[in-house]
Amino acid sequence: MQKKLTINDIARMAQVSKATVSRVLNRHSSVDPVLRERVMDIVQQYNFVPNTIATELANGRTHLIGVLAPPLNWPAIPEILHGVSEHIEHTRYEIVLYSMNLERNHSDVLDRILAMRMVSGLLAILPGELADHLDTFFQQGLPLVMIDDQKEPTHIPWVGIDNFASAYEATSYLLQLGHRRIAHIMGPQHYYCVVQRLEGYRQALTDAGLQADPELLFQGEFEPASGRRCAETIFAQDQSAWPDAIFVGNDQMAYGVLEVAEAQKIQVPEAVSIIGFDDNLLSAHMRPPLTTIHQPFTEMGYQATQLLLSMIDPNYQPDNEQPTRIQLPTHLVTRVSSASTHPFSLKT
Amino acid sequence: MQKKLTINDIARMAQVSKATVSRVLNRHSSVDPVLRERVMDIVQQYNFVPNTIATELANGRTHLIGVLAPPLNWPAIPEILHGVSEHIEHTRYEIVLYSMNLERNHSDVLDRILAMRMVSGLLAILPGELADHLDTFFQQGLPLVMIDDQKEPTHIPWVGIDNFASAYEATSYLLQLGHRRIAHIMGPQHYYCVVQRLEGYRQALTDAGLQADPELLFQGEFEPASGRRCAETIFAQDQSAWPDAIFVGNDQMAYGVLEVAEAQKIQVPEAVSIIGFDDNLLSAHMRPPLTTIHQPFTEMGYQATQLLLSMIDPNYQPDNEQPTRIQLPTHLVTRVSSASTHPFSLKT
DNA sequence: TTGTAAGCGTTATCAC
DNA sequence: GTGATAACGCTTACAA
Repeated sequence: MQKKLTINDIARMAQVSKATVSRVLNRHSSVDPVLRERVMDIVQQYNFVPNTIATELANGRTHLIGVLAPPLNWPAIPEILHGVSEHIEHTRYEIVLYSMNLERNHSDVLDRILAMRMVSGLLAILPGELADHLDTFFQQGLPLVMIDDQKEPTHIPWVGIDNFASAYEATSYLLQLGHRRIAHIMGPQHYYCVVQRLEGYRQALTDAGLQADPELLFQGEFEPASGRRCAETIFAQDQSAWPDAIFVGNDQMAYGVLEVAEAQKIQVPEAVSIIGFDDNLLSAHMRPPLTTIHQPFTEMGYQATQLLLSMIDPNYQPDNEQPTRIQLPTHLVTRVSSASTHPFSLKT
Repeated sequence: MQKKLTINDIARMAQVSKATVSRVLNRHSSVDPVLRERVMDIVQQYNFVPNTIATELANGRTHLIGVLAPPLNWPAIPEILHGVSEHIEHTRYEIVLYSMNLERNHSDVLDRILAMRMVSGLLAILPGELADHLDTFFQQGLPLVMIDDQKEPTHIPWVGIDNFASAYEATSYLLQLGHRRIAHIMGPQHYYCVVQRLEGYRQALTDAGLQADPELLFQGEFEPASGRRCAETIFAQDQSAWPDAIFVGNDQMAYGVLEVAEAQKIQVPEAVSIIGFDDNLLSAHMRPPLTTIHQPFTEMGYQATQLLLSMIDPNYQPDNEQPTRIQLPTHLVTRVSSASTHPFSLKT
């Protein structure tokens, strides 16, 4: 790569000081139009662009934002990232992608990343266990936004959904279809969203005058295998004990349930209705297509980025009274995997 | 964010010069073990990490590699990126993600990116139209690797697959199933891979003693809609004119074909066998599951990164004789959408 | 309005 | 071996 021009070279050629070149480049008002033009001519002629690293060192701040993400082959992550990049490209910021593939990627890695002071803000996608650790950085003033976290709400700015209301909607929908024995396969209970979804499920049952049957509650791990395991447990029972609908805590586990149903020739939705949560890309293509709660992942990425950049803005005033929590609306997507109990009614 | 310690602070506290601190930090051999320890103690006590920006300015090189990618919601992109990050995390490099969402993102954007000198190398995923422009940067010495490009082979280091051989395999497989009237829906012809796939298709027919029928060649655009369009054209003809198998240029178009077949109640694979190309994530979940050629996208990302970093290595010697072209093996994935013409034979 | 010069936090080249 | 000191390329008081 040929040696690059510096601001000094431009200054020499335009016969001005480098301070003037800098002022021209940074659009400072107080500079003679004549000189300005002389400088700009040279700049354009040589297609000069100042060295970012030097600028950032002088300014003490970069135009990079770090994005801490789970492996990209996880569901929903590409969608979120897509939203992030859609916003970023309208700004002068760039994304530094920290993809945490290994389990060992823990706080020490995070420490180094932030100690290097390369990013001026951090977007943490599904931070999980890291949430507590991130908190200490936030306390120290690091602009930070979490997307769809999995912990108790903190004062860290956050973008996500209303898990309680969404689960309530999912369950109500099943009730409305006429189902009464509604099972729930939940995710790991140390996730806040899991607890919220469970609450929403219970509340919907209560409001319908029913009581949540502990026999119909199953523990999964948010992965297809755990969905399979729960489904096998369920369908191993006498058919009289089967639920007539299952609200599965996420789509991945629902895939496992559908797999078991297909293998055991249990008709979905005729024998049992299934509803998931997330609306991952595959869900519309399942056999049968999965009814689920749609999460606006791309929008989450977009809005989280917007929020983060506003926090980085020099004249940003944090609202210490009320933590910033953006809850995006979800919606129910009805597909084939759920149907009314009434055999003659049309599928809604 | 509290003011950070600098190498000067450490030097003062350890009562040495900052040069010594720098030497300790960079593992220079010539430094008294006693001093080394004194410095390291302070460093650890304060969890000191040198400012990356300053280091990079002094060194004249960064530890960032740029990744130029199409929108993340495109098929295969997340898989490639996942491969990239899997390699990157074992190194001291980080990824700067340039996601080109807008059509307008053209050479000028690229110019700025590279003029800023922030990245020490560039990975271009599906560069498409940008390939020519990238070439000029490569000429100027920018370490550059293209993944799965869509242009004539150049001397730019490249990672991809053998499209000719893969198409040959796909077509041969259909022939082997007993099909004789094999149609091909191809992508835009300005892509090199499209031409290669067409050649492979033709060669396989030729080698089987058949001649490619121009009536059975269709022009698509690599997107589901174009697949639908071609399928509608095909099935609008008298049934006697139908092909008994279709080799579709990529999975996305094959999805469109399957859609039309389902809508028109044309049995796949009984009435017509379908084979795609790519093995995108959805392909295994189509109705019916799509037979296709699997491309090792994650591996492509991994190997491209490895190659790029080796090129960035200071003691890298370019081989001007022979351009670096890594061709990764593909393989045929047989699923339900293809079957033997012989009605009584088992599906292979 | 413009130029001079002092940072920004490192690394690297010198002498010592 | 170690410590001054000059880069690295830019921004920004402060002077002029």
